[in-house]
Amino acid sequence: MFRGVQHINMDAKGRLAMPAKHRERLLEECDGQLVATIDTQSRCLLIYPLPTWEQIEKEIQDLPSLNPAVRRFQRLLIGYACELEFDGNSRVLLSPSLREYAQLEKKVVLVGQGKKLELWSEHLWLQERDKWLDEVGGDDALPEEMLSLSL
Amino acid sequence: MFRGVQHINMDAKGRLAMPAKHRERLLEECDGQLVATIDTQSRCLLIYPLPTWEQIEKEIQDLPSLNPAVRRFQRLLIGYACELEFDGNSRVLLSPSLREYAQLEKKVVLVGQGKKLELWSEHLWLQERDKWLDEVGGDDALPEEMLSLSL
DNA sequence: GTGCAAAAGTGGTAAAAAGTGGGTGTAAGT
DNA sequence: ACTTACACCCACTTTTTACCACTTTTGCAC
Repeated sequence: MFRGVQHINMDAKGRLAMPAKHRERLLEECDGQLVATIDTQSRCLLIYPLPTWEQIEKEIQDLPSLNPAVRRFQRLLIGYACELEFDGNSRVLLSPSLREYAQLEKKVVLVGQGKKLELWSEHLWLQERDKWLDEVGGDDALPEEMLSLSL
Repeated sequence: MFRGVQHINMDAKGRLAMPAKHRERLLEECDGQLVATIDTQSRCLLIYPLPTWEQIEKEIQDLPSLNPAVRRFQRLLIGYACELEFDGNSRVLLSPSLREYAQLEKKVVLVGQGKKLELWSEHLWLQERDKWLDEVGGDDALPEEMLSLSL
């Protein structure tokens, strides 16, 4: 499971050092081969180990592609998907179009989300986080399954 | 069961000595492996023995993630979750983002809450406690389940 | 109550790892 | 052929982590 929030710096070339915390796992799980794509709900990137992504990609491909909503979704996710590879210092290079989509500048935040990682601009992350915290308090539309959670 | 309120000091590096009271139990229950994450309702941290957390994490992952409220909740809880490990002196190191969230400075309070521990900044804890005491006095909206309690 | 011993709490250090920046050569594109 | 971009490599700085040493507190025996 990927967990935890980490604040990291992207250098001027768009290189991003993978935090040591995830390295070992990524090297053995996928030999450092990752795929990044966009999140269609939020302005952030999703980063998957290659094998995990291939599974997801297959599921997306198998959706009924005559449905316009599905078609859009496929275009975006598959279209933006991009392989990443570690350099000698465990850094990955993010393409300009991915950087542009997620508004990534120097300060970025890497968030563990179970089987994937999310990459946010620090500014957007903090902004969204505070919004979510307000809304969680609001309890407007909690599904039934959530009400019974005992943390 | 974790019980009791303890005032402890965090050092300048963000290290926190686990009170002796909980040590033995934590060592045998989870070999000193803990997970800390944020509480979405209050500005405090939740600390679980790893196995307990893994159970909860699974329940959270299994929620219907297309629901935006669920998605927010997952992002925050799983995102901030972070493994902790004892050093040779039974201290754990708290990451800067967790410290930032709960506004932890030198003086913190560790509160036993059954299967988990809560960690508060001393300042916030005292402030909230007094507020709760006032509100409990009001007794305006006790849920039915509570009325039948016999203390 | 007093003193001793063990445990708990605290602070610091030094080695190792991680993070950072940049140069060079090769390849691709104009 | 010239330019741009990127992969690869090297070197330096900062941070992290594991460990050690000392102080304070606690508990127990006398």
